[in-house]
Amino acid sequence: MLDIRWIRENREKVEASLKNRGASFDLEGLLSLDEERRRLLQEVEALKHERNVASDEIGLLLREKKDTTSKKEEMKAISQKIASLDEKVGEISKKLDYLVLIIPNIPHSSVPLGEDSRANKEVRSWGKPRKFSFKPKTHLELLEHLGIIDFKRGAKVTGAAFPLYVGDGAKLERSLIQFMLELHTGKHGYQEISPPFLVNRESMTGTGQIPKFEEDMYRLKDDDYFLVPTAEVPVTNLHRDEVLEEKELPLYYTAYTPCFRREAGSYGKETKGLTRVHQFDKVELVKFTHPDKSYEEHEKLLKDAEEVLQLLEIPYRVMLLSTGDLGFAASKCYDIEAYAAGTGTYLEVSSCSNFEAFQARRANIRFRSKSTKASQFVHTLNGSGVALARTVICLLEHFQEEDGSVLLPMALRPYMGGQERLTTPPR
RNA sequence: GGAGAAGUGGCAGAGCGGUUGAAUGCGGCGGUCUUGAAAACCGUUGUCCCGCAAGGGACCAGAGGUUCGAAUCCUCUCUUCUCCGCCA
Repeated sequence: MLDIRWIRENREKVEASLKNRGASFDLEGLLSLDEERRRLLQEVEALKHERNVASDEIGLLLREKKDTTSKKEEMKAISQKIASLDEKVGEISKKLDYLVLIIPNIPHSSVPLGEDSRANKEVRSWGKPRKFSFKPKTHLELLEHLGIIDFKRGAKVTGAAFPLYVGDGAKLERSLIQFMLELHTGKHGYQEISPPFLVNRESMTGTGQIPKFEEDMYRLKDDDYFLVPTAEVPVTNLHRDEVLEEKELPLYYTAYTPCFRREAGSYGKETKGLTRVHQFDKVELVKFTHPDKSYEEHEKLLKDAEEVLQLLEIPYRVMLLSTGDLGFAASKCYDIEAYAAGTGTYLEVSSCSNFEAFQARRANIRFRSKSTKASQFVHTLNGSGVALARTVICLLEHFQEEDGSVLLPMALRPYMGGQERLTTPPR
């Protein structure tokens, strides 16, 4: 969320941001509501002052055992007026609060201008797409051959696009999670968190998933809880409504959670296989930083995520998202796209974003500055480190052999109990 | 799930209709003393909103209500603790 005062004073910047993002928003309506709210606030606060003064007087009169009925009558009328004005202010504030929550963040100056993903910029790439001496299979063919994911039974147990991992598939999933967590906690200095997989409305609002994207989230019917769409939500909200010490910053957290996404509106698109599923595993990286350091930390976070793919020896490219493709809450975002050799396409396996104070303001996450002694908002960042389902696709397709077996990258073997290869299980 | 108790400033803990934004202690910050430190002593110390300012408003878990006036009374919700039940 943006600061309403800042919006008031930087109208052109907000307009430019909305235009560059291709977002529609009634800025005019917001500003006039803001003006009306302030006008009413002044009116009602003057009345409240009058009431406070009169109440003190009544207290004094009572102590002197004097009559207070006329004064009380007078104040009764004022109290009624206050109540009706308060109600008006409340209504306007509610509208205003909603509007402020659905304005997207301002893109950073280094973000390329553009309408959509076509304007994204490739920052760098790592590894070379493998040259095959045979026709590589797609992950669907490999999964079928290896028998490590049972989509049919997943659909029976729950519904379409809920993958059910079997045998080596389940083991591979577990090993990847373990491998990533070990890398980030050991080498990169993140603290591991194992958070709840259900979060409340305040948390979802804090990181920006709602109110704007509520229909994309799974919600429980009887309790106002949501299934986490990403570990970003519980981990960022760890410090909601807290004032951190400046010397604690930056804070680094990593967490594994399954991620639940309704993917409403994307039916028919990539619905087969693991590319777009309702539940997938992900190891997430989250940082809380000093505002002066967030862009530096952003680059480091990206490198931490990249290292996962490097150790897994999967070729990838890093894309800097354009204003039109940038997520709602982000100021700047890099996507890591891993190469899927079977189809010759790139799949997004990580999104590394700097939200600046956008989430911190919503979630009220501040730190006390030693020098100024005042509290100010931290900057929050996060990135996938990395998302599993699509990484599994790229891993299988990249390391496949002609006979349909899959060689495992060296880095993963210790986590697979020394296993070197995925093969068709014996019957 | 049932019964009971409680939620007050960074922490501990008073207050239970009217100079209480909130006693007191600890902590924090500044100072005196000291070669330095500790101790002792003195002072100071919440957040948010409106306003150019002067100033004003709000906040005692959260949301409503009663009242001229609510941290204090009433209702609901949430959280914590104790006991019982159930259960990985």
